[in-house]
Amino acid sequence: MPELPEVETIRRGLERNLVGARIGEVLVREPRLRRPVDVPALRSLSGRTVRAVGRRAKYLLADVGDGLVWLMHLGMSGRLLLVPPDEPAGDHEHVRVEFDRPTSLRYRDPRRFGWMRVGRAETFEELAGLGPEPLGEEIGGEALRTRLRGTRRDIKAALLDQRVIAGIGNIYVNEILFRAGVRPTRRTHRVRAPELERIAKETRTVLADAVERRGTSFSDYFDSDGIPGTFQDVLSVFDRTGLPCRRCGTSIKRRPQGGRSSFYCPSCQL
DNA sequence: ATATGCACCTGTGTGC
DNA sequence: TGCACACAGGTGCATA
Repeated sequence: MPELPEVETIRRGLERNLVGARIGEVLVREPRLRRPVDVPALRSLSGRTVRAVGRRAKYLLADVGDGLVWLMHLGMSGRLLLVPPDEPAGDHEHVRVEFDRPTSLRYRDPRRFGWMRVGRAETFEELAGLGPEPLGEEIGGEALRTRLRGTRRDIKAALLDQRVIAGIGNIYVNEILFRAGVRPTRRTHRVRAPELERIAKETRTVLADAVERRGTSFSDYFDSDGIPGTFQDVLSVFDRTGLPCRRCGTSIKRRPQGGRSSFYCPSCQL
């Protein structure tokens, strides 16, 4: 489900509500996530204090002191919700964490593609190969060109590759390529310098706009307060098959690409 | 190197 | 109403 803007929105909610909170009871109701939960390790969070809540790409990192970090990935359908402690457990609520304040963190994930673990940040090999943060160090067309040198695959596949640039998923890659005027199926080595420059620029603006709108809720994404985002209101192509392009009126097309759906405007994107 | 297919899961929407 | 099937904000692996 969540791409960078949704994860960032959740991060802000957790930061606002949990920094300084001491962790109480940790209850693992269903350890069989994509990667099985190490229950004793997770329970060892109890008694620690949340110092900070960070994000790297689509990963959340809660600093719990002494170099220990609670690392989470939400997969496709993972949700982190802050609710009153007496709130009954909902469907697919796999983990519950209490605090020394009247809020309770619930991890819900129907598909169980998400996972979480506790460890030292420098040992997280999941993070080792990640590309640059799109909203961090300025990624210009030149930087992007360097990172894409030598590859001949579709530009869409390249942008979804978290080693090239980290945090983009299927919604935003489609939106970025629409705004840049490049079809998802264009081979990377055929993307011209000015187009690459536009892709770099639109990557920043699309993701920044989406963070400002607190993510995209087209079916079941909500932030940690249970509030939907609003980026779905301004989507140009994603999930708009057959609808008129907002720029030129041409019918938006959908086609499978690499096992996932690509959406594009046949007139605006070359 | 890269493309494809599949696997991990459950829910939802569609068409018959 | 039931049923079959396609598809869903993500990885990761095995195979060609």
